[in-house]
Amino acid sequence: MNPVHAGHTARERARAELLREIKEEARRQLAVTGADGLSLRAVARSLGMVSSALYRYYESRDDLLTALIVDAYNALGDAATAAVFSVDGAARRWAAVCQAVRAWALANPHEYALIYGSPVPGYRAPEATIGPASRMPLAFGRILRDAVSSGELSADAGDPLPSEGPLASQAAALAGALAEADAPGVPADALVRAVISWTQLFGMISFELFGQFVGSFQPADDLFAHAVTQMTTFVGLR
Amino acid sequence: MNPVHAGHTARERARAELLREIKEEARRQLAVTGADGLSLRAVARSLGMVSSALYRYYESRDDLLTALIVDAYNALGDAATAAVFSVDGAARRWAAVCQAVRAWALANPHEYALIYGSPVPGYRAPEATIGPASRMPLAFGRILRDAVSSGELSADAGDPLPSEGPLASQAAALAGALAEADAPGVPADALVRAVISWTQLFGMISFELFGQFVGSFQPADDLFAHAVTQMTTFVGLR
DNA sequence: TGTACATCAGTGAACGCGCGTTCACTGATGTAC
DNA sequence: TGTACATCAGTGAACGCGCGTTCACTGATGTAC
Repeated sequence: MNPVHAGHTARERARAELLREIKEEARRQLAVTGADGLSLRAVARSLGMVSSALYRYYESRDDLLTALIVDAYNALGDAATAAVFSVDGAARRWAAVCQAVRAWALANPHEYALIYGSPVPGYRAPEATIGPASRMPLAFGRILRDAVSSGELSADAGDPLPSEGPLASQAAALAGALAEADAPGVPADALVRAVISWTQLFGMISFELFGQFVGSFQPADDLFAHAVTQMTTFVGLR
Repeated sequence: MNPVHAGHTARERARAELLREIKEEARRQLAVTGADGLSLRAVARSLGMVSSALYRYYESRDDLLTALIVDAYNALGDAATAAVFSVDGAARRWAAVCQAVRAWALANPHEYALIYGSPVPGYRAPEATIGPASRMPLAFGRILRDAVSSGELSADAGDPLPSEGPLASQAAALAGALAEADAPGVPADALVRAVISWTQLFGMISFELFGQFVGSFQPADDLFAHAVTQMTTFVGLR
């Protein structure tokens, strides 16, 4: 119908549509079966196709899984990136990204489990997942970088970082990776505090989603909000 | 042979032995297949038995899984509890328990994934797991409680906790549960900081084990040690 | 515009596999007299 | 101490299931002349 559409022929349009529908149905099944219960046959059945037909779209089950993983990383990356620019001020941006990450995880618990839960046995993530996987951490990195230039990062928070040793070099390497273009470097100790706070975020979300808070802090909205405040202070953001 | 042994008859001894061997073999298989790839048939095969024979020992696959989960919680609980008494001083005890938890997780990654990874789809943990699951958190709770009586907990660390609202009541309920016997209560804000730090611990261990640090902070020994120091300060322990 | 050929989507049958669980059974171990 | 019976461990066959993947095929869609 529309010649401006990405696929020009009916075939190309149908193909793009089905690639989407297959992933959609597969995502729906993730919720029921978990990542390694995902079955091509079941997906095909739900779409009213025969299982062998799926091989026109994905080379194998692992291929489909990879597509789902990439989509999940990208969706989370989108949410995190959007949150960075949703408010002003380093501390508020940091909090906004934390809230966005949690909101995405609560809305998509099975995709969250797919990328941050226990690894699927026998599945080896291909190179193609690395880029999408790094988008969410980069959103945090961007906040830090900007906070350095704007003076919104205090240098004296927390216990001092040893100035030598493996941790110092690991942190330096990461800081270098962050300093794409001519952005100023983030001090190693702030970077390490940020990483600690970043792991805190995911520990909390995992505990909430995987049921470790049942009977104590569930629902965890307030605990989460409080933790985010504490962690923003801990990182040294203003 | 030995009449003092728990099982008196040859049958009882053989039975106890096999219960152990089945779990042992099942644990070995967890490492390869993951929790929901665990197969009774494969376990039986490795033990040179026929699959139906396992039903003399475990009522079902889920039963065996439950036994493994209970064992894992208990092993972690043992490690954490032992660490509490391995050193003196609240701060050093806290750090010791953190290190013990991580050491156990690194030594038993698949059992860690079993209890702190994504939930096994279709498996509902029975009541029997609750007790063992709470032993590790209780080890941390004990340190807090003792730190209150000995004055090793500062009251003024971190951002203040809202004195009313859901978080305050959740924390109060948890404090009440901790105050078994006539132990003094732990202040709500310290308790919440402890919970935040506890989630940090598991976020970090999960990232390390599940491969999120690959290419940056792996090996994570130094990052971990530093984080523990920071978190001990954050909780307010001396 | 119409026809001949190439491309591709989807079918249906088949291969070979592994799984959890049930059941009637054999034979060894334990118990009571 | 010896015998009769009960208990239990382990066997082997079977049920019914679902899976990923391959392959030769039909028929529809697209392309070149």
